[in-house]
Amino acid sequence: MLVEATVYAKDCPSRQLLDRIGDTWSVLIVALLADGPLRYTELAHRIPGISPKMLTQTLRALERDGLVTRTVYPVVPPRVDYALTSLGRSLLGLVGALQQWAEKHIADVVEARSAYDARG
Amino acid sequence: MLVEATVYAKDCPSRQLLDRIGDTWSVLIVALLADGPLRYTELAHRIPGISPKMLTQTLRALERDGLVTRTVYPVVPPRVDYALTSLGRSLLGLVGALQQWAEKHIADVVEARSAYDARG
DNA sequence: CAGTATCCGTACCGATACTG
DNA sequence: CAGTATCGGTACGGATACTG
Repeated sequence: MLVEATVYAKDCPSRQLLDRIGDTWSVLIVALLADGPLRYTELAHRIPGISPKMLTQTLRALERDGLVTRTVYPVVPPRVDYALTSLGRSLLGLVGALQQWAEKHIADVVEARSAYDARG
Repeated sequence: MLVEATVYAKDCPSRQLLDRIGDTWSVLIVALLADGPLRYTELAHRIPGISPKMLTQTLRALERDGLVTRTVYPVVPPRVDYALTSLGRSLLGLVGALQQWAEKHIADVVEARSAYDARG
């Protein structure tokens, strides 16, 4: 299969997409921005436990990938809005599919785990 | 302090699903098993660069989550088959959706990246 | 407010050698 | 064949202090 020549290579874009999707914070942020732009601290408050370092890092990565825009308003105090691009919005379907699968099957997974752990 | 009953809690099942999906090897293995069961070394050969450690570790995790079955045949030399469960097969739709998004939009992402890097 | 800078532990991961 | 065991690097992520 030719697929092997692509997905399995570390430098393949599709591989990097998987890494991005797999990144916890990225998916959460995209989901949070679904309803409209949010400011830095608004995001921080909605993602308990994220450090400023990771928030900035993730936002920069999303911006670099063209999924999110960063808009700086030259006011005091500073105001920076983050919003999904159309490319970013195109990811919402995928995120929704993920959520739906989770809602539908998570119970089975949890059950499978305890069964597995019970056996040792 | 309120405990978040959502995706944002580390111990939330949906969060762990994301971790699993995000895991490179997991998704690849599920995709490879789509066409039928494979043996340990068959998987190893189709995933260039994976170490026995990671292959075993990932397979065990998939088995624990009820996504994959591990069947040992008491023969010499040993034969072990890995196959998707129905729960595992239910993930194939998601994997397909991921592939489709990638095929459709990866070019945009790559372009966004070089534009971003060009600006600094 | 919206970040940067720094330090530091750890958990992951690859490589390798060995076994039933 | 199908793994297990062990070691070691490293990169990731958390906590914290500081800044324009």
